[in-house]
Amino acid sequence: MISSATAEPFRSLFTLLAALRYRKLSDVLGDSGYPHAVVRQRLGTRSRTAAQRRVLDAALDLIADHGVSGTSLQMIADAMGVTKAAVYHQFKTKDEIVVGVTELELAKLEEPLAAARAESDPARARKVLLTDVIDMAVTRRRWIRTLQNDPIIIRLLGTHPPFREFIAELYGVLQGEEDDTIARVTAALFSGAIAGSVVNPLLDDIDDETLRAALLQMTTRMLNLPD
Amino acid sequence: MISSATAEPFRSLFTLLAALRYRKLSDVLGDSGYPHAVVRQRLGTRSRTAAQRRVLDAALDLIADHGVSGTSLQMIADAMGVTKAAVYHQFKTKDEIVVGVTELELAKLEEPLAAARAESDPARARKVLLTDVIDMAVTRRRWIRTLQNDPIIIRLLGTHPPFREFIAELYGVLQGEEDDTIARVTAALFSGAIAGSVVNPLLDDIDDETLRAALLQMTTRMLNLPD
DNA sequence: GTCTATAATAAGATAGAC
DNA sequence: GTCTATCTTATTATAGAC
Repeated sequence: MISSATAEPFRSLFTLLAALRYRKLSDVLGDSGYPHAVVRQRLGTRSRTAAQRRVLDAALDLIADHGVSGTSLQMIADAMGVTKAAVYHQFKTKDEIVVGVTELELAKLEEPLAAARAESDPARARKVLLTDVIDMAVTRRRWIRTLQNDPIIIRLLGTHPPFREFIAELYGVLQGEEDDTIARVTAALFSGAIAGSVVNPLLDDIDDETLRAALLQMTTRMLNLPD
Repeated sequence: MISSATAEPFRSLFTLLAALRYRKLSDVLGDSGYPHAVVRQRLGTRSRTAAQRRVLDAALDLIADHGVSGTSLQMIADAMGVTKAAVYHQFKTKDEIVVGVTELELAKLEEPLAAARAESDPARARKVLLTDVIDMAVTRRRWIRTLQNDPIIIRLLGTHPPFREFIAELYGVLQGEEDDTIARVTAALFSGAIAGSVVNPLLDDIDDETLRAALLQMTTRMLNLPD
């Protein structure tokens, strides 16, 4: 079972985005100038049966509401209309289910990441990826809070190598060369503003398109990217 | 036991700050021009025995790391070096412990709230309170994530009347008169930026004073308050 | 205020039939 | 792929002695 007893310093997707240092990847820099893991397996490529997908869908929904610790296998089975044993036939442990749903979410950024790395201009690449990160934060906003703040998932993002590597790569593209305090505070405010605002019920009645545009405009200015 | 099965639309301290509308309190406006509950009991005034305080201290520490659902009575007892039965002698249920620790944290803003309401100029009152809210977010940063995002606490903040009333009053002072979309997006970005950045490990080595000053400067501008 | 002991229930997980 | 049945452990919670 997943335990958060020995908590990691890294605590979430967006905070990892801000915490992982570009220079830590300098030994795996490609000739494009962007960091990349040499053999990293793309997230979300493993094949899932229909039954497995049903489990992950139900789990995703419940975990978004109750958190990982607050979601039991019984709750997942009930939501699916089957027994616990049927769920265990698809995934050997609860851990695997948690890894599965997290992978499902992170995988949504694999294509945007690849597209950004195809850009020749680094500033343009950051802008492209930033747009997609915001887009995901907005469209998947119900999940962002859990992905960012659930103690079990925080730990998973810091310990599960495929997740660590993916986030490091993502960050490598998003992060510029600046390394001073102002840049760090700006990055922190930026990630906090995105993650915090998309889960804010005050903005529930604002349509996705408007919110996306407002966030992009503000964060673009914060990161000094071209419009 | 606390269940988050029927989740509330309100989801956290800062999002409640942004979500509760000033006009909903118009019927309880005092002559000072600030909203207030007529008979609201101040949080944190109930007396606690030394043993109760030890329980709450241990619970606070564990819940900050593992969340409410991830923290058992056994863990609390172990941290205190006593048995579960000793813990149950101080609090009849786990719920009461969760309410207790949440109250302990919110109570830290009771005095700042009273001080702000003593100001004659509303803009000045907002500035004073904002300063204290940021100060709490910075100094209690380890707790902010749980207070903001734990599913059980989110539910508690929306359902427990003393918490609802306190937050409504707090928000009444912080919120200006503006009611347009821009103001709402700004408020959401503001609360997200504060809450998100103080828990960002990228800023772990920045001392409290510097972080406090940077946050105050930025959020003051966002809210169009006087320096 | 703390203990041992115990209850009732739910958790994660497995075996084997259909 | 799903079921019933079961196991083990952990959970919230209580009773009663010291």
